[in-house]
Amino acid sequence: MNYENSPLSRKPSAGFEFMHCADCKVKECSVLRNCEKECLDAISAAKKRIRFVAGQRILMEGNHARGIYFIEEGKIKIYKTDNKGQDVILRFAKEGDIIGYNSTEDSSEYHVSAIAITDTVACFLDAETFRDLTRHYPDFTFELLRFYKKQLQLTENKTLRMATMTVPEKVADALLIMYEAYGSKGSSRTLNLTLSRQDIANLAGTTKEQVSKAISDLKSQGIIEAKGKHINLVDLDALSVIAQH
Amino acid sequence: MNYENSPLSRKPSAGFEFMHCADCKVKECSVLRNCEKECLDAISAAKKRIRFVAGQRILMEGNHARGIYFIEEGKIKIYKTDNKGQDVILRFAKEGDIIGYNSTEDSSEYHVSAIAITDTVACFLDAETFRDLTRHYPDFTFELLRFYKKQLQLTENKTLRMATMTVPEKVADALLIMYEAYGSKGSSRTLNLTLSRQDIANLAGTTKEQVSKAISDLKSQGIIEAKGKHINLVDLDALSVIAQH
DNA sequence: TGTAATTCATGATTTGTATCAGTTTCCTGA
DNA sequence: TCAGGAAACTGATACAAATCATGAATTACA
Repeated sequence: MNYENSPLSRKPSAGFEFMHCADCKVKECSVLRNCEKECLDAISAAKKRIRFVAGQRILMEGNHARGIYFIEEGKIKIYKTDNKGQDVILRFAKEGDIIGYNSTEDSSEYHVSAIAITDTVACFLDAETFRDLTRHYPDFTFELLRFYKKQLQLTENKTLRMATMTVPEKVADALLIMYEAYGSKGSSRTLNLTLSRQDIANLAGTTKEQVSKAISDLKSQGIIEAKGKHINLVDLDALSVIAQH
Repeated sequence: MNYENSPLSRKPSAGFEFMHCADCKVKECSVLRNCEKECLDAISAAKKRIRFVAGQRILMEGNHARGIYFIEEGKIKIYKTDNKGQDVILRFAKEGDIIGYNSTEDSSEYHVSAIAITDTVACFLDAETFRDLTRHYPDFTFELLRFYKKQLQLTENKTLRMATMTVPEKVADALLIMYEAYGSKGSSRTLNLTLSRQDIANLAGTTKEQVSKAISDLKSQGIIEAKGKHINLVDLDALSVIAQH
């Protein structure tokens, strides 16, 4: 998977048809679910529907924040990079989520990076329109507030975990995060999300070697099954016990 | 300093007079700064002004979230506790800040704990009133949105630092956080905030021994001066260089 | 002011984790 | 089907950090 495709290659696909937000299949699981009709109209009029291929960059930390994206379909990793170039995955996004929302006013820069893990469809809304909407449509703003609140809680939990967990605990936790974010294939509990060991390491806040080691250990305990990137969480409870130390 | 005073000892001081939010000295540096007059009236009518003594608990993680506090005066530490009982300080609050704001709707529990470091004056607003206000006063809600956004950014940064920094870097960072939160005494750069080594360790995400060691090292390099809890940041730039690795 | 109780500093030890190197496995494309 | 390259695994080593133990310093309190 090539994560370094040029953003310039991003463009609306030919014949990619318009859809009104009111008819969008993910409206009900998004911040738009209680949105005023006028507000939906305004978004529908201003948005641009865009495709991203797997591995393509959607947001770049530090770049000018042109606006936000409503995700219609796809799996996306949201991460930050430290001064030494090390990445930490903060969270994942999927259909119904919004990304780039944290950079539309006080600062004109994105504070996180985002890369499509799978092919993705998203609707882009420019920052100015977004800001205007949050000033004029209380129901929309209120839903946004709830969304932020949720993100803040999750991020606070992540801070705590990064600060206090051991590496094996963090890896177990990372697997559970992958499970919670995108689920598993049917009853087998084989994760729908396949990441490289390096990506899992960035999610857990450790190194790829330690991830290999931790996964081997979990395998030998019979808690998970793993062949390459395909991981089956056999014993969810045991995994939770480890992750909650 | 006794951090375990019973919450039961909390009560409004006798003769602690009412003040309308419009006249509050910290209104302009709070989320109320652009608030509609009606909204201010509603808050003024519903709020209760309360004193906390140094060391007294204000919020307890997991407890029923009765409402939020507007801080009028004082220094407060906001932290979370993991399953092993280890605390991590997430941030500090002071005049103009709000605390307990993250738990007023989807969940009825506080997700963080808060303890007054110094004597504190705060205004309590019950969760129901708070929620109603965010539904009916767009300017208030919009300011709240900005506040959440800011907190989320800061917390994301903290996650990154916890995941990637070495212990000496985290301690240097912790000292800078203490400086940014509450400043220093005049030109001497002696921190206004005095914390135990254990508290600094909880802020940095390490142990009190490592904090002692890191502080000794910084002292011998001439970057800081420290006698007990009084720490003077002699060379801020050098400290920043370490903290930004 | 003196004594007890904390807190702090410091060195020794042990544990945990990152780094490095070598090998194997897996995956992809010819 | 095979070859080449990338990713994953594994063990060795070195480094970093937590833990433990002790004495010094500071603070609280009588």
